[in-house]
Amino acid sequence: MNVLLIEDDKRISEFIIKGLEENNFTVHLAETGEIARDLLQHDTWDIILMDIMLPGIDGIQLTKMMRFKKIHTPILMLSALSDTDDKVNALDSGADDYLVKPFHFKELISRVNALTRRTKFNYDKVETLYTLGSLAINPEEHKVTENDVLIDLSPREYKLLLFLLENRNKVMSRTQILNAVWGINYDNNTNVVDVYISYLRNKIEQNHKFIHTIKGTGYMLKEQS
Amino acid sequence: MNVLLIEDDKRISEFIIKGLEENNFTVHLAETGEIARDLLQHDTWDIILMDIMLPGIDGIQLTKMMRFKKIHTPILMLSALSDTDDKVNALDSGADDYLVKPFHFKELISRVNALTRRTKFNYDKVETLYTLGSLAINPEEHKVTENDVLIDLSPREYKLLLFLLENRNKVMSRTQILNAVWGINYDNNTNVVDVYISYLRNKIEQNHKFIHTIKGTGYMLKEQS
DNA sequence: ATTTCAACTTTAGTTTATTTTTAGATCCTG
DNA sequence: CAGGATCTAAAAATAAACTAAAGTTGAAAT
Repeated sequence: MNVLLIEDDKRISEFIIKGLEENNFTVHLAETGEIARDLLQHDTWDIILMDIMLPGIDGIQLTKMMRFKKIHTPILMLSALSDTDDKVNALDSGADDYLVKPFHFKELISRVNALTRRTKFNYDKVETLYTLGSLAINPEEHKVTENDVLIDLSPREYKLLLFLLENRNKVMSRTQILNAVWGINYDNNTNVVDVYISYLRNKIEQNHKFIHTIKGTGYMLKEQS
Repeated sequence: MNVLLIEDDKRISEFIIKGLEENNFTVHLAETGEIARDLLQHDTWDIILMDIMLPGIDGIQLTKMMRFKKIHTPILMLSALSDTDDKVNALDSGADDYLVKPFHFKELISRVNALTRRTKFNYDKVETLYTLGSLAINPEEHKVTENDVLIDLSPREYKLLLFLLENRNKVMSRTQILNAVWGINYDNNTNVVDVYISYLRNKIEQNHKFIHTIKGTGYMLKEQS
């Protein structure tokens, strides 16, 4: 976790840096708003701790500038000002939280954790894009492309392709496919699966063979070998 | 903006609901942790305001349960407990912020805005102009134009367009739209969404197609490709 | 208190798209 | 090359989406 600390008071910054580093954060210090502004242009941070009162560009101005530039890094404002209006002002300018000095160190750590929790989560969250060779599915956009060419699939075709892609390189029986894509209680005397495999092939296999028939067993989606 | 308020004290909940509704939030009240837990299973919210001390399941337990279930909705904890340890405890259990009662209403609004800023649109304070091709929304002026021609939308039409614009390039299900634009407890056997999509299309799609139907799934606002 | 009107919701008929079935053609494999 | 397995075009059945119009609601004006 990269922390940018913007603080002009040496005693306070040393106290915070020491404590954060003990908690496995990497801390960079900017002693003026101007230095911070330059650091923000070039680097990205997981969280910014900022004194509200700085010589030159102050915390509020810096926050407004960042939000204007669509930099959405969480900002935790530190200040000796405990007035409701100052808090409101800081939060409205775009800060995410506000902590009044003096504070207990463990409260700082907790608030930093609270603010980065969602960021951390986003770090872990894998971009849910399924690919198989030149074939790609983006579930969020409900978009299927083959060689970057958009392929229009019906709901059932889409669901079937997704299922096969999730089980790539594994033979899936017609019954398994039926259960997963059509639902458990589906009549077993049907050849819909065959029909839909055929539909899919027509739509996605313009350039490569993706769906392989395993005679007597089922189907398998497989990469080129 | 959908707010879930979990609070057993009638006087406090009435005060909060009144104030939030004046600020264009849709508020739902759960008077016990049990009721809240059930609401959380089935519906999604933009933010949760929660009293820490509740009969039965308390706020901390509820928060832990939610985070365990990978529900990442921002939680603002309200409490009469002003001890650092209580704050730390709440924040560490997964809450995003902590507000000590009694509080000034404008501080509550600011903190709610701060917490929802990153995830969702801010209905009150947005200074930006949102555009999608020739379509432009200025939320501050509540004004929509297409090719610089002013388009007159009803409140519901506007809210729907705003929601789709916030979630551009993502398929939104009818239920998601219903929850976000009409409110959580809305009857599910309705086709209002369809009807309003139709209204919107008539008004905004004079020159381009913006709203795409994803059959069997929902709708998506998408830029020209 | 009553009227008016715009916004909202429901209803239901129409259109459009998807799904399923059918059945003949084709493909393997023993 | 016989015969089950698979493929697929086309017809039939079903479902989803669209939208005009009727019904309802609630706030503002009279």
